[in-house]
Amino acid sequence: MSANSDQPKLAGGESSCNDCVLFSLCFAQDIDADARERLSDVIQRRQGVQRSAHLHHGGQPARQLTVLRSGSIKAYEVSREGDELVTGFYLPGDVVGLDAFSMGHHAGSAVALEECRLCEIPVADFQKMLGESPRLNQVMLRLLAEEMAEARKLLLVVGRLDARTRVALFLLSLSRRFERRQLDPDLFRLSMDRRDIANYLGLTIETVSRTLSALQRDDVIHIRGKHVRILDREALAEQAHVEEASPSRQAVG
Amino acid sequence: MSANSDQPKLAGGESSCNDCVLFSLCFAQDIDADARERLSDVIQRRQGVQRSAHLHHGGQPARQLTVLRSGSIKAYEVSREGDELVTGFYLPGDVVGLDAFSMGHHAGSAVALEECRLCEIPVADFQKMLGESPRLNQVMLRLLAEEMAEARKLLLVVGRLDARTRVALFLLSLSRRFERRQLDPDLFRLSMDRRDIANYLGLTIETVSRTLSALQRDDVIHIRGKHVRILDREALAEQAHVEEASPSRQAVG
DNA sequence: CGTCTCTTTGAATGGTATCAAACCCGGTGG
DNA sequence: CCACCGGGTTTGATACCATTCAAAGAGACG
Repeated sequence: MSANSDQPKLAGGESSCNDCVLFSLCFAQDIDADARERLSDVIQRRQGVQRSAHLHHGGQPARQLTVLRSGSIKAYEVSREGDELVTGFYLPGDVVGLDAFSMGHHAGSAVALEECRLCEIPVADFQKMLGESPRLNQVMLRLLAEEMAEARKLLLVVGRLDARTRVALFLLSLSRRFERRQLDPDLFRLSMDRRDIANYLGLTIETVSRTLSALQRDDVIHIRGKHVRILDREALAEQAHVEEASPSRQAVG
Repeated sequence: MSANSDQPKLAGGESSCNDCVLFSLCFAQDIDADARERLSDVIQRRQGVQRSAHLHHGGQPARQLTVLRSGSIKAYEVSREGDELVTGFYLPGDVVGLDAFSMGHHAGSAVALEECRLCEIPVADFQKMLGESPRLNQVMLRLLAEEMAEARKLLLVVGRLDARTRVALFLLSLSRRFERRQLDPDLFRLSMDRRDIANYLGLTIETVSRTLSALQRDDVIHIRGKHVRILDREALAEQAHVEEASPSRQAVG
């Protein structure tokens, strides 16, 4: 029932990152072959991480860098007043815990939204590799810069745009991320509940629900509980004030 | 009148970063002595950068990393709709242009809010140093992580908090940053106009003005144009929902 | 099949945006 | 010195969107 946290290395059938089905999504594709070899040696795979299990808590010292293999994860911080503040959602291939690896301790918390499989790289090993591979440093800088750009984008979304635009952007963003992962961009399941969506977008549960209903009423989407179908992608993009046209493959959708 | 962009190296009386009055604020204090020596060799100082002169525009390839020596700078992006989105303000000692140095081109623009003096480090030199000094990499990762934390914090401020809280946080944040720079934390000048403040906080000019007036009416601050005096720091902190107590010297105020 | 949680829907309240006008200040020219 | 601008700022009245409070409906699970 509970996750077995002491799996043998690279359990699960693969012998190295090179064979991983997520290779094309993982940052491992961007580093040197020998660094990847070393990575394969130190990576710990964990599966059966259950829903609502925490990967780490805010303030904790960083123990490992985590790559999500399957499932989804919610990142959040806790304000002084004690309420939760959702900062992002991770999908397979995403690196979880970047907030910590340069400071030594995590800024926020990360919790599984459903059963997950992970790749974990102990910080000690990772720091060692960082000291030896400028290439790996570059990749990390890029990942951080991307995460920052993401945070900036969210900043512009939350607090400046109306509810309908925020929700439309949220759905589109998710859709694009699923697409990059070879999943159906028009039919997917929301692993987070309305409360998390509302929190993430800086809205209330009721407003999110109302907005989703409105989008459904206007035949832009079909939504039933956690299941979403995008009926009119163009209309959705219009709501989000973005053009849905050229399939440019920019960094980090 | 216009800036002389071809200053001799280290003009201005100092022979190296070690002698710089800003040393204690600059990231140069955190790198090895010899890396700092190299830095001193490649740094270009520029002074007389006039108000509303741009350091860089969004989309431009990064030419240099800039450290602000005096004056203040506004960072902003331009949305698809063409309107400006203020993402931050830089004060002396801050590094400007971090958004670019790992991607190669700037995500946003940076413009002087008043006459500025700068230290510029050509990217080519900087990249070379990055490839040679893991320590420097660490420092850069830390700076990026800090900037990300800052962006995250702003995210929580904008769009979740009411106008009064946002403005109070803005004033307190500025105050703390002035304090770190040995300036009076209770009496300072806003180099940005109301429009920039409003944009940064995700509010309208009118709301910012009204809120400042209200804070003045309640004897929390005194404000006259761009000149601010904090009368009741505790009350201001209360408005901002933060405790103003232990002078902990955490990273990046 | 009842209970609990999540979600949806409704009505009223409230905070901020919007529209509009007055004000203040620095600069210019008579 | 003072009248006259023009931009930025302040203040006022109204409208609107999201929140809040409240309750009903839908799903998951024992």
